[in-house]
Amino acid sequence: MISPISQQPLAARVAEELLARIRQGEWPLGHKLPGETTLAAQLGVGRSSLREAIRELAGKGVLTSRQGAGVFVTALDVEQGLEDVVRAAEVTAVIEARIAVETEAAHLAASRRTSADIRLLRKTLAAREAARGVIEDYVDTDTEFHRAVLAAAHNEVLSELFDTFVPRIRQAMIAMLRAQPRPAATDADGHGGLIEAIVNRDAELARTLSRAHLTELLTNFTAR
Amino acid sequence: MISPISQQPLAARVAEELLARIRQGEWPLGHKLPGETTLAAQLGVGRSSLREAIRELAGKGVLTSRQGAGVFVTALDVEQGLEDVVRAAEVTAVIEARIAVETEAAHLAASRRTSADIRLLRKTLAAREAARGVIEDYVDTDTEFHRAVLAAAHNEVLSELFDTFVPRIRQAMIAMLRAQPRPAATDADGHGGLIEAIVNRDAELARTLSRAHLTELLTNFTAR
DNA sequence: GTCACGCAACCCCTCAGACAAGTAGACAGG
DNA sequence: CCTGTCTACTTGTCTGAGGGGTTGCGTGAC
Repeated sequence: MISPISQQPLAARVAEELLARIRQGEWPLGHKLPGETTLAAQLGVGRSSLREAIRELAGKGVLTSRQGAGVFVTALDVEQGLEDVVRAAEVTAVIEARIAVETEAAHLAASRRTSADIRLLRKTLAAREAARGVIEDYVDTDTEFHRAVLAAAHNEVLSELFDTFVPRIRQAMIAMLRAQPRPAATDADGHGGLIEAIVNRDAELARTLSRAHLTELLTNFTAR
Repeated sequence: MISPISQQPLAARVAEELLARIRQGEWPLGHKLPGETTLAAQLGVGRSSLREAIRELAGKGVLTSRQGAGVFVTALDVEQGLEDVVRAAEVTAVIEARIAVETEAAHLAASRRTSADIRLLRKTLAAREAARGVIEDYVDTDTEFHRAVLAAAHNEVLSELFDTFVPRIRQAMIAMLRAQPRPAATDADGHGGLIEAIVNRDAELARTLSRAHLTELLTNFTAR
């Protein structure tokens, strides 16, 4: 039975209840659920609410309904997905993951970068310098520079990881800079040095510089 | 207007139509959709069908509805997920990403490991040695050992990344070992050394050993 | 005995209407 | 300027009805 106290929509609670029962094994994979009228009565809700709950789970790929046949279990669990984990994780944990990805990318970029990659790196770094006034623009252009490093590494998996991390970190960075606007004078040098290391194909130096920069970023979050 | 030909449930077609309009930019991120009655009339469908379509997109995280306020766009697109990228990527690209994640994890594990982590590391390494006969078991127990390293790092984002990479690499590793069964006598030493480095809280050594082992793995794939 | 056909029960799909519950902006009063 | 109330609008939920598809059983022919 569904709890009558209405904190979140009934359909959403019914969806959770169904998912819990599916996980529990009440309806195995490929099995058919009871009919709408039966199940709605059993749960003590209207058919509409049950149907909406089924639709919600269908959107997640757990259930599939076939007219005339019934509703069937097509997946035992919702793929939680990396994005949900990232969203729920601490900012520091995400930054640590970003350090892992980006230092390795800098390493690879040093040996794989093309002249086009170099052009993009210099261009995005210049944009970053130009946007030093507005915090949001500064964060976004900085992100573009780092994305250019990832692009120079020519590894789509690493690039995809970076793009997954960015949204979670962006808000936190903006908030941090707003609360404590650091001069970050050495920042530009660090970035410029990273470009030079990549240009000179010095993989070890690129990795070291990248790590140094990001570790400093992490320190700003752990310090508070 | 929704096409009247009924090949697929109306609610599903409405969901597609809404998603197409969202992608097209008709309702920007964070914007409110028209009221249900208005939108249903505009699309030429009943309010129930529209609501089920909204629920389907809500299940995918694209829309969020708040009673009394309206329905809002919370994502511009359905996340295709890292899994698809990993599945389509070259094995070498995935291994490179794994190197990034795992070397950093070894680094973190050296400073964060608990005694329980150490126990799990030794236990999984022993299981790995015991399973040296059967290729599949060997690969799986090896995976468990590396997963234990990730667990010792105490970073859920990195752990999630590892679990995402494993399925793609597993098949490739089994195929490789079947084709070219290497003695891998030095392998065990490398893993044992990694455990010792983690036990001794030697972060730099742990990273170095982890990198050496995985780079050798990568070489086996790039060599052919 | 076996197979094909038809039918009936069951199921999901869609619509319409009504009322409840919540939100947010307008507005008057302090 | 702030605050509380009120109202129009929005989503949430239920009910009843009819349409159309699927499945499986029973029947009859071979």
